[in-house]
Amino acid sequence: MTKAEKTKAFIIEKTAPIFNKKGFAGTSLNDMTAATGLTKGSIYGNFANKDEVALAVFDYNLKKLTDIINSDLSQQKGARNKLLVYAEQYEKFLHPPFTEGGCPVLNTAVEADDTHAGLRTKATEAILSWKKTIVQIIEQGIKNKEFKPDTNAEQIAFTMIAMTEGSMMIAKLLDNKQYVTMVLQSMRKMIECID
Amino acid sequence: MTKAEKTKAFIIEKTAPIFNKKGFAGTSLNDMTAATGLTKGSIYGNFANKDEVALAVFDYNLKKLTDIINSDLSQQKGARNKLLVYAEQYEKFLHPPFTEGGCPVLNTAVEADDTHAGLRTKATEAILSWKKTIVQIIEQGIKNKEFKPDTNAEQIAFTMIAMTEGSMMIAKLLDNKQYVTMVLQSMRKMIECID
Amino acid sequence: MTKAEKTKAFIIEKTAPIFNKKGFAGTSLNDMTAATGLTKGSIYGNFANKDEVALAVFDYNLKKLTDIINSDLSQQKGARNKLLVYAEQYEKFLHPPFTEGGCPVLNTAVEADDTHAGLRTKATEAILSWKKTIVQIIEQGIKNKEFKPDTNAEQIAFTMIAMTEGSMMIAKLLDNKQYVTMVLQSMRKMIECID
Amino acid sequence: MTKAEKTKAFIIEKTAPIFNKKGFAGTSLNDMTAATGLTKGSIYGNFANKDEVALAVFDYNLKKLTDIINSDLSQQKGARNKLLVYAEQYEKFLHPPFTEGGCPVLNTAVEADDTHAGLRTKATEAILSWKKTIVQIIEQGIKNKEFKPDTNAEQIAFTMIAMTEGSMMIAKLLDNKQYVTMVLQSMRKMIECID
DNA sequence: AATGAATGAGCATTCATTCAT
DNA sequence: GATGAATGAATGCTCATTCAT
Repeated sequence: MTKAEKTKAFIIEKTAPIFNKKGFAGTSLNDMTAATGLTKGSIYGNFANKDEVALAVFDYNLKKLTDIINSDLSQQKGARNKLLVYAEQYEKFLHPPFTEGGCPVLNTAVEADDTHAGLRTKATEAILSWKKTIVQIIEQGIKNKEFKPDTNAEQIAFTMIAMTEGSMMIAKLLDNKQYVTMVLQSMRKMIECID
Repeated sequence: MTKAEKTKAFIIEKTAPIFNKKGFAGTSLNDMTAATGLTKGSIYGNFANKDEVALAVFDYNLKKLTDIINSDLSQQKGARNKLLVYAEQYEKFLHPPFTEGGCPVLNTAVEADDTHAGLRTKATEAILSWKKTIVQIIEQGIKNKEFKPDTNAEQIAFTMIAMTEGSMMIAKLLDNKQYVTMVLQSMRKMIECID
Repeated sequence: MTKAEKTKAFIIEKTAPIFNKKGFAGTSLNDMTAATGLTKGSIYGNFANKDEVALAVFDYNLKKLTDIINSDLSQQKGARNKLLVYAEQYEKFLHPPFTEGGCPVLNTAVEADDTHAGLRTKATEAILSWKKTIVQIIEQGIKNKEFKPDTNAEQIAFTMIAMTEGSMMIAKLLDNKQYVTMVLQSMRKMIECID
Repeated sequence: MTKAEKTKAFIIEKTAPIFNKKGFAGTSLNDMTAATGLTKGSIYGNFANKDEVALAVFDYNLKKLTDIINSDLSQQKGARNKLLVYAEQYEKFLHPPFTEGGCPVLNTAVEADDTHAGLRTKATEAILSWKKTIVQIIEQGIKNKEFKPDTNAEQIAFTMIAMTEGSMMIAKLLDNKQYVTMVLQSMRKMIECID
């Protein structure tokens, strides 16, 4: 890891919670120098502009989430159990170090959809990849006879994602993780009812 | 309605879609003068500052939603039918004039939770009121014997809200209202399964 | 004259010598606020950007030159005498208030030809208009039988302009107006030799 | 030629057209690294600062011109023929590789006269040396009885230089070398009329 | 009640330059 | 001798806000 790579990683790590809390438009270069202790020149020596930092931060935040999920998924056997990982998992993200600003996919999607094409694309890809993973689990479940062949995989996938993100918004807004727990309870019920 | 009241209403109406699309931080006074054709002085003559406009705009956007929902709710008999209004309703909000920026409650909640206390309070009240309405419908359903006494009203309410807002985010991001339809299908199923 | 028009005129007048001395790239917003005593905000309230000021300054500087020339031209009878005005005139432009940076057409042409399309266009138009005026005088002289019909008007015009601007450059560089005088002596001789 | 000398020469050669086109203020260190493929550190290892590069570039650009002129001068016999070299010569400078930004003496003189003492001195010396050469040719012509003893050598020299530089400015600005040709025609006529 | 004009702090970005490695 | 990485001042420009008229 070269010095430049270390500095880039350092900038990403230190500014990630700020972007996630204040959003892209709400995060200033001054916020970024304050968080890193670096000068503006140094940040621009390592990134072409604020956009590049924000895109790298999104990747970093997303990877943190997916690494944990993928690790947990790999420890489960069976499609239903794998789906249940999502219901178990998201509660974790409301504790430090994950509480800093809530779900980055949600935050980015909501801010960027009308204002920032690059971030919007990133958020879109994240959602579609997330959906794809769930759909593949369900299709595996169909092959395994865990689920009936006519199970609507996409509908379940988008419903799970909507429940997850919707409940994250509520919990963050009301500052009470119990609301996520409640909705995830419904998700578990839904998953268990797939036949 | 005095002249001042008319001008305030005019400012709110014209800037509402901008705030909803660009967010509070992303909307500038210049955007506001461009949208209204008024001068900055005129806007400051009618509102103390940008915050006051944004708060009024939130109320305006929210009222547009709730007026329609309440009207539809009043035309339904029975708790289950009333709950189904929410599943029918939200698809409408993806057509003009409601497409301009997606759900204001979601947008405001996500942007304001870490950055703007006033808007955060407004969004919180909107969510809690929404939840309260649903809970009351369910409690009425329990009284009416439509639903069992041990039905978890809050859980259902928050799940419906999460599904709604989560699917709005997805549909807006992917620019395809079909994704809302899919999730609302799940919501209908859930509502029909309450016993 | 509205307040805005006054302020615009004031900004133009105060920054004109700076643009003429330092050039477009060499003149900073700070130079402009220092020269006017106004804030950056005030300058941007009256002009869209630095380019707009520079373009207006060019027009202002050019008008100063052409007003005097046109006034002197109108007092002369005969084509030859009118042509001689150019030889008499340019010496004047080396005294205050005209010394501040030398000929704006020359300065702008040299800086802008590879770097600033807007200013380049202005300089081009100034040169072509200058040439056109001289050509028209010569054509009038041909009609009046002062000059022979086969006089090459364009060649004389461009030669006069080249002599003028070339000598301005030399005099400015060597800080000695005598060099303009010398070259204009040659110009007079050339004009007197037209038959 | 040491490695350091080679690198210096390389930097000069590659940045020369940029300085000539964009000027001193308009040329950035980034432009220079882009043109050379070297790092800023490398440029600063070979030159004390941007000024030193610009001064060396001026010498380089000037030498390119004078080498050709001197070579052509040495092939002519007689003062008049030598003077005519200047009228023949400058048309050449509008073709590649000389078109890149026009005459460096003119460009430098116009930019530097009010802003950069070092470059101004260089341009001054170039003009004075140019004039001196022409004056010497004319004085030789007087000795040779080609020209009358009272020929005003300095006036002719400055007129030739003014015509040359003025026409270069016009041709560059209007992007048409025909305008140089026209003015040089006048120069030839003037040279042929010296008696 | 509304406007035109101004303010000055703040914005993202680029500058020439330095220096440890 | 050259590089990679940093600096901090300066760049052009926009911000929300104020206030005399």
